[in-house]
Amino acid sequence: MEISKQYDPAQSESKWYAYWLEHKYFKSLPDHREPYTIVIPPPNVTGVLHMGHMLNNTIQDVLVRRARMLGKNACWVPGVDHASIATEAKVVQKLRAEGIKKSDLSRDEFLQHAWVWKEKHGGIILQQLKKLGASCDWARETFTMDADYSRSVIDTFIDLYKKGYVYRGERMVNWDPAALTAVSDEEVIHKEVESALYHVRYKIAGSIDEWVTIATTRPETILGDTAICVNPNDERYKHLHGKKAIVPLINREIPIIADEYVDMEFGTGCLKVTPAHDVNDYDLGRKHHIETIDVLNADGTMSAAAQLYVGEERFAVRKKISADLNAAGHLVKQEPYANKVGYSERTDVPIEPRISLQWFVKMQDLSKPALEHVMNDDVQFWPPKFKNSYRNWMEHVKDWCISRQLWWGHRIPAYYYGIGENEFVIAATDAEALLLAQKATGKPLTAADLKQDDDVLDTWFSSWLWPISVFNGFYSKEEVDYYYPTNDLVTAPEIMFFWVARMIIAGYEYRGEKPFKNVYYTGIVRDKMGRKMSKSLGNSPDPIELMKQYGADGVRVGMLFSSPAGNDLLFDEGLCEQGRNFSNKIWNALRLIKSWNPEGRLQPAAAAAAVKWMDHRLAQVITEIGDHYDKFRMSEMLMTCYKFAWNDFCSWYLEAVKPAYGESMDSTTQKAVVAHFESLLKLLHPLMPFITEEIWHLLAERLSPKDALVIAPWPVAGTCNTAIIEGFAKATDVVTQIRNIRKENNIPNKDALELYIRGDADADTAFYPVIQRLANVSVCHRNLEAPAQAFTFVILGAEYALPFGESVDTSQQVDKLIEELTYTKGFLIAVQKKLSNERFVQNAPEQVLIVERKKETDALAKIALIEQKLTGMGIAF
RNA sequence: GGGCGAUUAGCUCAGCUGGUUCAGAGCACCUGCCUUACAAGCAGGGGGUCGUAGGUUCGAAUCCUACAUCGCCCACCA
Repeated sequence: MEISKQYDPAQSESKWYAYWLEHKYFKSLPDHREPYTIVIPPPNVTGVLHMGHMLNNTIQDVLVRRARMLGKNACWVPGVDHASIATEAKVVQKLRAEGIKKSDLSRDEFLQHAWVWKEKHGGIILQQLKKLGASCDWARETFTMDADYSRSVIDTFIDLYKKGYVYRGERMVNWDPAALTAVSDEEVIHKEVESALYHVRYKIAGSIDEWVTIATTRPETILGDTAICVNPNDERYKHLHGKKAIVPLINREIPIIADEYVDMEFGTGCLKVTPAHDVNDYDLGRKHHIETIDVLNADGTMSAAAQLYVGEERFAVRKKISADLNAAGHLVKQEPYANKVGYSERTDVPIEPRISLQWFVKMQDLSKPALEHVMNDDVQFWPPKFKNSYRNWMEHVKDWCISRQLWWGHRIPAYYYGIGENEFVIAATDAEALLLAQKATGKPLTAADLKQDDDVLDTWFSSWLWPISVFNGFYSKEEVDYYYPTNDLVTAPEIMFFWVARMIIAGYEYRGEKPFKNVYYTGIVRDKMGRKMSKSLGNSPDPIELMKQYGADGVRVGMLFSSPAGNDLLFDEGLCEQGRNFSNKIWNALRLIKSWNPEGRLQPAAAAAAVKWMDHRLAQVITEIGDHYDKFRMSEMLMTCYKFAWNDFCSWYLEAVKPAYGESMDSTTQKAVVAHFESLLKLLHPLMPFITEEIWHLLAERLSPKDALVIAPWPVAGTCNTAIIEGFAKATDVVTQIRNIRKENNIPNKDALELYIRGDADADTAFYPVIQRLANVSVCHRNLEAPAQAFTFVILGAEYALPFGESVDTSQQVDKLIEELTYTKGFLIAVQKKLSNERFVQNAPEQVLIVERKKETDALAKIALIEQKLTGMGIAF
C-alpha cells in the first residue's frame, strides 16, 4: 500500500473519533475495576472554545487516556455550567439587539428566551472538544440546571439553612451597577487607578468662618454624608468634638464624631462618613448610630435622596460636583492620587458598595475540614506552592454572599408571607412552602399570600456540588460510591477560591470525603509577548483553525510544550508547528518500517546490538515517563517522549537497523522494530491520539475493535541494564566524533574509514558494528598501534584514531589539538590544586576524592596522548 | 499594607535534601547537505562568571542575609 509522504490529519481525525465513539471506548459504568475519574471544569454554556480550554482539556485527556490504557475504568465526565451572570448578560444583550428590554418582560418570558438561547448556543464548546480528541463519556453530559442537579442545589441550600449556615441579612455588598446584582468578594478585582484626592472644607455649624477639611476620592458621595469623624487623640481637632458641620451644597447639618479608626496621618485626618456607600463608614455608622442616606440608585445614578444631580451617572456627577464645590469655595485642593478600585469581574465596571438584604453562607466552621485536608495533602495541589495562598484564603475566609439579583439560575427557595425581616419559610416546593407558612403563622394562607424570593443563587453555589451531583450523588449511591472521590482535577489557579476550595468544602460536608485526590493547576495561556489572550486584544487564535492547520495532535503537543504546572504558557503558533512536525516525523518512521520486505536472512550484528539496546532503553524511558506522570510533570513527560521518539528511536535506532542500500531487511530485526514502534505508539497515544491510532492500524491488521490502540495495555517496563545503555551511548559519541572529523576535514561519508581503538578495556564490543554502520567505518582495530598520521580523540579513557592519507589538510586538526591541550592543562591544574588542599582531602567524602583522582589521571593521560600526537605530526607546542 | 513565588543560553524552562547525569533541554541561531522514511528533513557547531553584594563551607546555581528587578494572591485607609 502506498503511504503518503506527509501525514494528513483531517481525514484520520474524524475517522478515528467516530470509530472510538462507535465502539464506546469512552463509556464508563461501575464495575470491578479500579475507577479513574475526572470531572471536567464545566465551561460556561454560552462559551466558545478558547486556548485556555485547549490547554486544560488536553491535559485532562492525556491523563484519562493513560489511565484507560493502564486498565482502569476511566471516566471523564463532561458538562456545562449555566453561568448565571455571564449567560444572563448575553441574553439581555441579544434581546436588546432585537429591541426588547429585560424590564419589559416577565420573569417567565425572559427565562423562555434564555432557554431558547441555551438550546441554540449551549454546548457548542463540547462539540469543539470532540475535535480536540477529548475522550469524555458523552452519555454523562451534565448541565448545572438539569432537573436532578437543580434539585440538589436547592436541597443543599435548605440543608445548610437548617444547619444554620445559611442566613439572610442586611450587609454592605459589592454591587455591580451594570449587571444590577450583588457579587461575592471573589468576583471583585482590585485595580490600581489614577484618581484624585479632593480636599473639601465643611463649615462648622454656628460659626462664622470656621471650617473642617476632609479628603475624599469620591466627592459625589458627599451628598450622602451623615457625619464627620476625627481621631479622638488628634489634638488638632479636639475642639470640634460634639460640634456639627454643614454638608456643602445641600446644607445638611451633620455631627462630628470621634473614633480611633481614623488615621491621623492620612489626608487631613478628618473623615467624612457616608454609611450607605463605604464599608468602613457603614461600620462606623452602625457603631455611632449615624443616619444612613443612600444617594445612589441600583444602576449607579444619583437617587432622589441626593437632592442634586438626581438621575445623573455617578462618574459624571463626580466631575460636576467637584466643579460646583470649587465654585462655591469648598474645594481646598485637588491632588492626583493612585488608589485601588474594585471592578466587577464580569462586567468590568467599578463596584459600588451598597447596603442590601442578601443571603449568605457562614463559612468559618464549614470550611475547617477543607483547610486541614489540603494542608495534610489528603488533597494534593500541583504545584504545591498554591497551598500557601489556599491557606491564606481559608484562614481568613469570609461569609459568602450567594444571592444574585438575576433570573437565570437556581431561584432561592425562600417564600415570604410578610414584609418583616423574618417572615419567610424555606422550602423545596410551593406546596411545601405553603404548609410551612401556614404552620408558622397559624393562619389559613393561600398560594397567593406567598411570594418567592426573586433572586437566584450564585453560580458557584451549584458548581461546588459538581463532583457529587454529576453522579446524582445526593439521591443515589450506586454511582457516586464508585466514582467518588474522583482522582484528578485540572483547572486554573484563578478559580481556586471560587470553585476548588468550595468543592472541597462541599465534599467534606456532604460526603465526608475529599472530592478529588489531586488538583493540577494550569497556567494562563498568554501570547508570545506575555499578554493575556483576550477578545479585545484579538491576540487569541481560533483553536478550530489551529487544529485545521496543524492537526489536533500537533496542537495538543504544541500546548504541552513548555507548560509546567502552575506556570503561564506563552503560546506561540511555532509550538503547534513543532507539534505538527513531530507528527510527521512519526509518520515517516512508519513509512520506513512499512517499506521493508523482511526475509529470513541473517541478522546483521549492528541490528542485533541496536535491538538489544532498544529493549533496555525503552524500559528506562517507560519508567521515566511513569515518574513524570506521577508527579504531574506534563511537559517533561512530553519532552521525554519527544526526544525518545525523535533521537533514540528515529535518529539512532532506525538508522542503525536500516538495511544498507540495495540490501533487504531480516525478519528478526523487522519484528523487533515493529514491537518497539508499537510500544512507542502506546506511550505517545495519550499525547497524540489520532495519529498514533492511525499508524497503529497501518502497522498491522487489527481486525477486532478489542485491538484498538485507545484501549491497548500501557507498556510495562522490562529490565533496564544501564551498562548496555551506556555502551550504546559511548558508541554514539564515537560516531558523532567521527562525523565531526569527517565534516571538519571534508571527508565524504561514502569514503569508508578504519578505526583504531585502544584502552577501551571494559567496553562492550557488541556496539562496534553500530559504529561501523553509522559512521561508515570498514573495520575496528582493537588494541592495535595506530599509524602516526591519524585523527584522534578520547572518550572515557579510550583512544580512538582514524588514519588519514597524506592528501588531507591537517591544519585544522592541529589547531584543535592545541586548543584541547591548553584546556586540559588548565583543567589539570584546577584538579591538582583541589587535591593538594589538605582540608579538602580530609573533609571530602571518599567518593568525591576518587572522582577527583580519576579526573587527574584521565587528564594526565589525555595530555600525554595529545602531546604524543603533536610530536608525531612534527608540531612544536 | 500583608503574604507567596521567581530571577540559569537570544526565547521558554529543567536542575529534589550542597561534590560525575553540573552548568543542561527544547526552540531559535550558524555551517554543510534535496544522502531512496522524513527539507514539516539530515549531519555538525557556537552560545551562560546561574539577578547583585556579602556570609557559611575544603567545596555554592543549590544553604543563610541583605539589596535590586519582575510576577501572583490577599486586604475596608478615606
